[in-house]
Amino acid sequence: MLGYPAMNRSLREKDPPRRCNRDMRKQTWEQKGLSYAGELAEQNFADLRSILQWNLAHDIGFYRCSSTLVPWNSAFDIADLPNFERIRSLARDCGKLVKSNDMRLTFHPSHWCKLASESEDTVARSVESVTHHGRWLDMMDLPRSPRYAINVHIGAHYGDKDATADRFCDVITGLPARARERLTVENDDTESLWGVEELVDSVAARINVPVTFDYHHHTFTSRGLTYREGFNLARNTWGEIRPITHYSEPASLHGDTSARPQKHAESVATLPEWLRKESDVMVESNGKEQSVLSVRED
DNA sequence: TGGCGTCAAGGTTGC
DNA sequence: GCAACCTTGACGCCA
Repeated sequence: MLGYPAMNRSLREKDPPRRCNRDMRKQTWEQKGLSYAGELAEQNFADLRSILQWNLAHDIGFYRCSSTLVPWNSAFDIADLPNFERIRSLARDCGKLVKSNDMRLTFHPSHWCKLASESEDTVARSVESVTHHGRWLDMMDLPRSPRYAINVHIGAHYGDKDATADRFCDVITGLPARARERLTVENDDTESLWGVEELVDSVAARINVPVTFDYHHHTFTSRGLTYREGFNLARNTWGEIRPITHYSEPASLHGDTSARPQKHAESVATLPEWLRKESDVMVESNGKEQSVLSVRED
């Protein structure tokens, strides 16, 4: 399967626009509070259902939902929203669509989520973040499995990778099951951070968390492994579950010669056949769903 | 209504 | 030690 993240450009341009990433700023949260958060969440879940229906109609079985599905959820318990029952009903609709059509729905909490941080407060906020992502998947009645992944980065080294891996493993082990049993960890795109081999050795082998192989990120953290070798290492951490990989191409090879090498291109042109055959591929490009449709035609 | 400055959160790197 | 950067869209003020 091929998939895309967050925004569906076709539905975003409709009138009214369909999108599941309505958000609010701090000031608005402080002024309008729970009831407005509930309104946004309800609209987001309703539009998530529309996006999944659109995906189904276009034979796209894989989708990564925005983390602003429930804006400011770190500040309240979702069950306290005044329209919680309506939200839960919409969530169940979404889950039914996913399950009955063998689709795959995942999340990717933002780079603020630092589960291996040296700061207790930061860890607590990060734990809360992955936990409420797990709560949303529970509300959709989706199984607690990396098939419906909550994918994170370690995203830092704190000057001591061994100690960082220890903290990461400890925190993951102590997570509530709704997050722990869905968690996956992805290689970083910065040389000093975490490559596939390091994640396999320091995390997957110890606490059985699958490694998401990001093809483009591997360019920066390969540690001498080919793409194929990197993928093979990650694949073996997934057990019976079909692995998820991320694929994108650098903007610098698509004409944007001044772009930093990490930047994603608008589209993808040379998705390797072996990657597609052996994994479900999240296509990360600015073209979003259009990139999936066009790469599939090739 | 359109344009545009700004946005909760962490951490690394460059100057 | 401080500022820029990540990622990038979307919020929301203001003319």
